Amino acid sequence: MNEAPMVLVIEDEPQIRHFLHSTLAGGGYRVLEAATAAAGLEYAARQPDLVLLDLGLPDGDGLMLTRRLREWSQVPIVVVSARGQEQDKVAALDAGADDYLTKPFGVQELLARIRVALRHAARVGGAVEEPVFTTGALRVDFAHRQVFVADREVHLTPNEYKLLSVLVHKAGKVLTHRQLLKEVWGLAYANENHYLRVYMGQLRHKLEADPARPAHLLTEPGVGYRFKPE
Amino acid sequence: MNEAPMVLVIEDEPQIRHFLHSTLAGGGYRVLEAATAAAGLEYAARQPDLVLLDLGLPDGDGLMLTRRLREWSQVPIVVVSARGQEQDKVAALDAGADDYLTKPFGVQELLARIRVALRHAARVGGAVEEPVFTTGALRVDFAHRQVFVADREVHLTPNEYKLLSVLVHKAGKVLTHRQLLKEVWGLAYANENHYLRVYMGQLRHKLEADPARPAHLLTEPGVGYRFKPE
DNA sequence: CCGGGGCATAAAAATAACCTCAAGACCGCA
DNA sequence: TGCGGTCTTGAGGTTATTTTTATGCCCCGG
Repeated sequence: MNEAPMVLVIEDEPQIRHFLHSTLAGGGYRVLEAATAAAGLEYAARQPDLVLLDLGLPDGDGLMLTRRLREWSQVPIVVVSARGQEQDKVAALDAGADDYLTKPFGVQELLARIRVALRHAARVGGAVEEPVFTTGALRVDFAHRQVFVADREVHLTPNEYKLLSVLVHKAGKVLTHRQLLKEVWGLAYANENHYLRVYMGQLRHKLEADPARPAHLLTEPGVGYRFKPE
Repeated sequence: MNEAPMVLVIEDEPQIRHFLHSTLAGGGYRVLEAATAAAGLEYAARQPDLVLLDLGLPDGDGLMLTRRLREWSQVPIVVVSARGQEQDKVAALDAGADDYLTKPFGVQELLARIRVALRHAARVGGAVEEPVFTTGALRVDFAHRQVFVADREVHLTPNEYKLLSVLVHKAGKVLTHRQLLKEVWGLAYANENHYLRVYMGQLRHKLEADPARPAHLLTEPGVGYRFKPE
């Protein structure tokens, strides 16, 4: 999440809705408002990071909304309600809500519970696959910043690694001297063609079976270099 | 989970403890009981599926227990407490608790909230952390905050321990100077690279057989450091 | 057949990053 | 207030990396 998390507030009473809005905005969240269950469901399609739901809605039940939402979304749902009966809580929680606050509740507690719910969501969402590039005997593990040739780890210096990264990320494509120099060394070095010769040589030496006859790190005479996968 | 989920109950009052035990057993859970924070931490190493914690413990604070647990475990923690002050709730939730119930609470609500917590944990899946990490002669016991080299305990200062923790938790990965400094010392120290050199030196001195030729605590020049398991 | 451009390779020089040691500041505790 | 442990800071020496310099190859055109 690179921006402020977005909270969808579903609450029919304008007064409370505005109160929640300002509370959340004060807590650093972006806020989306819905006054009815129908509108809430509508807005949920915009994929908010959390839903703050008042159970006492006029049209249709908040419970039903929870269930409908859970059919396709795992967004955290924090319920607030005037009704503090145990059976209400159990029903809401079992319907898919993640937390249940009884009015009146404290602002700080609400914010703390929202933090908890977002913490959970972040853990689930964060399970991204690790990017690993493999071709022939070469393996580049970007997550670990490790490079292997035939299962033997090869140590690369920062510049060597950067250069290889750029080439591998655009595998198959020809990259001009200028492009490579800009990516690895920065704009100011865009004409230092000799750097490339030196570093390509080092990479070939470390990665290629026969550095003089490279299989992957190819020269495109007069233009630049190219990484050729298997 | 092919068996009944195991709940660790940490509660000093025998009466309440027994009550919770029978309630949970009635709900189909296996139960582990601990009467003190110390015992709780001990039992937590057995990797229960959920921790039910009473904040009003005699020895040490329940809050501290929560934080200690969170250093290495992501087990859901449901707090029950006689204290219903908002600041208590916020503190517990921010320390890492997943839910907070104020006594007196209903049995059905407790069970429902436990179901919610287990639902979350199930979604995260097999991300269970081992309470102790072992590789070669090195053993790190996160539950007890103890470190051993060849079965001999080694004393680490707080910063040394934190640094080692971060490295070990991401074993194999290269961690940049910035990342490490942020984790251990905080954002404000993100450029104090020299700290890392000093502390890595101390860790090597204490943990490595040959500090000048480290086997696990490796330097990635120009980038950061990496813990390499066996 | 010579000379120049583009490329490859090796190795020296310069620079940057790192390690070690140790003194002094700081903090919690008796 | 003094003590022990820990953290912070600095200086000097070492190692790794980057940059520069030098040399040779190959191909092509004059």
